[in-house]
Amino acid sequence: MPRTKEQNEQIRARTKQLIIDKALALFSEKGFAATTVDDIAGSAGISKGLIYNYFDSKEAILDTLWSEVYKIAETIDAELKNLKSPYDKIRYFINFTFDFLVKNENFWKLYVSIALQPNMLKKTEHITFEISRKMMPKAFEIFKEAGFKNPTEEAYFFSTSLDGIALNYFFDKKNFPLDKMHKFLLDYYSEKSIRKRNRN
Amino acid sequence: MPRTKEQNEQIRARTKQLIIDKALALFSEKGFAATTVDDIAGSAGISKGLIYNYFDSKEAILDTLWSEVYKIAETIDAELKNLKSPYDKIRYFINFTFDFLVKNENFWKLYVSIALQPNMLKKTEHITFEISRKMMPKAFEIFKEAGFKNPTEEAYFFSTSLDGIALNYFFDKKNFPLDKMHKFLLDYYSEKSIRKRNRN
Amino acid sequence: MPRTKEQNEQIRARTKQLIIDKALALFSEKGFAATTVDDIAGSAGISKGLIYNYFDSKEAILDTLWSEVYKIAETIDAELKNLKSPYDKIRYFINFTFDFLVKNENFWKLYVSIALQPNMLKKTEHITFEISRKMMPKAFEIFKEAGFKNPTEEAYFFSTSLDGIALNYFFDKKNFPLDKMHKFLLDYYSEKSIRKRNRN
Amino acid sequence: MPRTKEQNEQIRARTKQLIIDKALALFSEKGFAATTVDDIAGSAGISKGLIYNYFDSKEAILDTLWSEVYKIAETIDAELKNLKSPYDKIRYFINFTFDFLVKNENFWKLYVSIALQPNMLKKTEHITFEISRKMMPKAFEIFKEAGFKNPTEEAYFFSTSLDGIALNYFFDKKNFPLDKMHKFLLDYYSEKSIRKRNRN
DNA sequence: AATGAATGAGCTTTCATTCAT
DNA sequence: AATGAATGAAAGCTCATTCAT
Repeated sequence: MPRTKEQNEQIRARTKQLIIDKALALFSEKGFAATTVDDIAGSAGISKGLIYNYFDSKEAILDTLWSEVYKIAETIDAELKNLKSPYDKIRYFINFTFDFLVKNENFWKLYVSIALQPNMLKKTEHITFEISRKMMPKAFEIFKEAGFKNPTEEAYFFSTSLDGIALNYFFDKKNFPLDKMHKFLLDYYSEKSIRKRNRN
Repeated sequence: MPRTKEQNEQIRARTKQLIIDKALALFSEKGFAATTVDDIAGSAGISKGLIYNYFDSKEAILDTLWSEVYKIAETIDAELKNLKSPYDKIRYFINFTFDFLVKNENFWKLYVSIALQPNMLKKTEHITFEISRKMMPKAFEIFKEAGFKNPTEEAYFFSTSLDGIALNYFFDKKNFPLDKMHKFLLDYYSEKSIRKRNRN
Repeated sequence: MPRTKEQNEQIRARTKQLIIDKALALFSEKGFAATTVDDIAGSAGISKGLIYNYFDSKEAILDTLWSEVYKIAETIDAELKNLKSPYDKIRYFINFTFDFLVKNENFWKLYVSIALQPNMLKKTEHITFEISRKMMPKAFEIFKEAGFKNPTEEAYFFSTSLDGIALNYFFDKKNFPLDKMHKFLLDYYSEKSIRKRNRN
Repeated sequence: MPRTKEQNEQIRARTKQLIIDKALALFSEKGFAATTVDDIAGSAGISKGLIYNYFDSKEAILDTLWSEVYKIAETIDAELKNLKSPYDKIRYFINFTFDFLVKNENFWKLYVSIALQPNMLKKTEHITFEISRKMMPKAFEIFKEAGFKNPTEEAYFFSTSLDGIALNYFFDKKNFPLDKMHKFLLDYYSEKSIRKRNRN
């Protein structure tokens, strides 16, 4: 008796996710071009051929991975809407970022390597620009509300600082003082500190 | 008439540099693994075989490229020694960084992609750590001299901010306000601003 | 309630025939090697696995298909025995051929492609030779009876003409004047025409 | 010292032709899909990789082979123009065909297998139709000049007979009486025979 | 009887490297 | 010093076949 439709769907969903997870880890660790389909199959404990049962090509796996970037950006966006105070929003963003770094190292690395080499992806290459074009104006608003004198530059400074922290953390995870920097930023962008700086 | 020894050496030096330049451009644009030796030869306008007259392997080109990172770090180091005031040193570093970004985009990208994928280079992989281990203590000193209360965190904040700016600039060169950020940082880390912030 | 033995046999017979029919269409259209088992399953609307419930291998389907060639040759043979006059026999053969072309395009194409690439089939490869070795002597007899001066050459001429017509018809079905050629041949090999030609 | 341009061109021309020749033999013997690039390389005594130095893909080899069909058709066409008498033209065509069969067996087989499976080639598939559309009207003219009553049918009969002979010859080269059929056709389509048949 | 997820051998293609010139 | 034809190992991908259900 053949498996039911539901059983097959479950198997397919599980196997597909397995491939995605392992591919993400490998792409971010070794780079897309240096990762072989054999690597992915080996890492997932399945045969090479099975991968092509789920994805048309190695690049199609990357595309799928990439499309999830959008979802993350949307997640942040949705959460920010629930917060009123600009200080809360800034704090939320800091906490989210530091949390994300630890939990999604692979994702972040992949994002950076693709954003730095946009010809890796053909159709979806513009997503990075779109994200920043969507997010930055909102950041300007928040920093304006928080009373900054140069909200644009301050928002960029805030955003690039977080990226720079991520970058340096992944350069040398063992030695980078991630927690200290987390506290430092929370303090630096606390309502009290911001108000004090802006008063002068 | 055969070439003189000097002529040959000149030709060799010129050709070698040509290969290095073109390889750097391609590695940073497409990534090391995705760049073929044919790409490099084609871009340099020479034959594929000639490359092996100068380098043992594709990886050897990367090694050579990579070894130049040291020189850059040393350049900065030497210059900093000539400056007395910590504020001058900070300003020099800011200016150097922004200048470097524009002139050495390829180098910076290559550095990041290798630093994020340390298994790409076997022997030289530790250079990134060494650099940061050399540089950061000096930075701590400078920020201490400049009167910061948390010199370690502030030095990291400074350093990561610059990296974050670089990252975002290369993500979207057309739209990123590089000059504004340059001015913003010069002002933010000016002696006057630093003193004011530290007074409180 | 389980199926009865008869029901099962019926189902098996029907499914097997379905596979054979679809396989024939695909083999003749795309060639044996270029047809995948997936193609056959998809075309038959059944699962890939089911095919292996009926045939040991893709090649086994081809073997089965091929074995039906014999039956066709035997059909003609049996019919010819019922006819007395050599002119009737020739006419029967012409009519049978033109009818067969239209109804069994796929079969004819498969026959030709296998006959031209004899190493495709291992065990059954000699069938083509056997058929022609069986049929041609009978044809010689018929053409001798019909009064041809060079019965061997005339029989070959007759036989190859029909094959040539088939070939050209399948090359370009839309433009080839199949009906005209049918009439032309019937007239050319009519008793009256044959007698007239042989009189001279 | 590197090879001169001429030397390289010679090497390339020779190797390319070698690949073409071996590929033609294999495609015609085993079919395009069943022939592997390894087969071709092995048969040509070169490495598999070298083939891709000359052709973009296996299909590109087929395309090249196929494009030579045109040249053959043009050769016949040019020669026919030099002949005046329709009987001479017919005789030339017969002789050319029989000669071609023996010398270009592989070409003929490939032509037939492609013409019967037009989806094998994508862009060039229509060549077969074009050739016959070009050639047949000329054949009608010739048979009209030669005094045939039904020149269209007779021209088709002539043309298909030659194709049928080719087909049967390749089905069973050892036993098919090629020379006898050659003589038979020369006699059947001699000026004397044609005139006699048309007189009645 | 029937399904389709899974396998693995083998295919097409790529590319770092070698070598004759 | 320089070329590019040639190699071969390894990559991406396909598909006949198996097998758990």
